[in-house]
Amino acid sequence: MGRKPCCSKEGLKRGAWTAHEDKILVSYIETHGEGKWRSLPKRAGLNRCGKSCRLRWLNYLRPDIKRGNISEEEEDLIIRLHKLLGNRWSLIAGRLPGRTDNEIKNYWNTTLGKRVHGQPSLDSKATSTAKSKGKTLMTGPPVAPPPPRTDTPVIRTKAVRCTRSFFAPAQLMSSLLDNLVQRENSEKRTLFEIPQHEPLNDPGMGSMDSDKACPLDWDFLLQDICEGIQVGDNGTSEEGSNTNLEVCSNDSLPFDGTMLENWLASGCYQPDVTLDFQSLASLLDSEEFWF
DNA sequence: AAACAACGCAACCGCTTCTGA
DNA sequence: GTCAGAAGCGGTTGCGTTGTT
Repeated sequence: MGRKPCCSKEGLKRGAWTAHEDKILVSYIETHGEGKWRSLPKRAGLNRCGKSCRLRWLNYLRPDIKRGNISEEEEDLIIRLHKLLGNRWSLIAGRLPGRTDNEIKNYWNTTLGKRVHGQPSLDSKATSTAKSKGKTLMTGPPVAPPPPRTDTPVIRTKAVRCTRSFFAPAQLMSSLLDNLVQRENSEKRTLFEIPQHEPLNDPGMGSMDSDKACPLDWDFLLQDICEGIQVGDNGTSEEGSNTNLEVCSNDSLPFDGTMLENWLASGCYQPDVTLDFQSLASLLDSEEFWF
């Protein structure tokens, strides 16, 4: 029993991949397909561990990888998705065709994270690098500690499963998005996708394959919202008919559903028509919605 | 020109989740 | 229901490159 030793303990090669190794891996996967990463190195004749092969393929060798600068539209989308999903890099990457989770994670840690928080990030790299190299990053005068975070809550789909909870609006939205992600996984299809009309095309970098970009299944989301918040005549919310959520009374619930109604009435959402993603993002961004 | 610091990114590590027996 | 192996994921590390003094 126990974990199988990783490559470092099996005398396998580590570090940067050579062009020759890349060629072997690509050629093997083109012939035999992806998967069975554990046994792939042996079958392909590579002196690498399966994890390493998988990572190299997914992050670098895959033919559909889009390399090059990240466009402003992509940046904007990453920021929005990060706001909604947190450090769920694979989920975020799933919404950016051709981009890998590793690339987005690196981009966030080196560029976007700093910009979004308006300061050099105290991210893992900065601290760990300083730690590992025994250097200090404080080359200038001491910097004031960062202000308390006022970000919107972040979705944690790995949250502990619960059967009955009291939800504030933010938590409700988190739960709904969790639900979406779970449905994605269970139904093996994409529910949460960039609408086709979203201007993601970037001249010179190829364009998004519109055939692959199916619209977000907003019907599910809106249905969940409406099922989750059924405000009764007595002023209290009733438990959703199809959920295990219990919504707090309006006394402690500033969100009474009228915002959603207004938003729906604005024409942004029309059943059977692709939804205005920006509009929903704005709704979710608004402080009113969360607080 | 040299030394050092900062940055960017590929790769690794270890934990969690999934899947099938 | 349980277990082990495989796969996936996010955090972290290491090193080459670029910028600054």
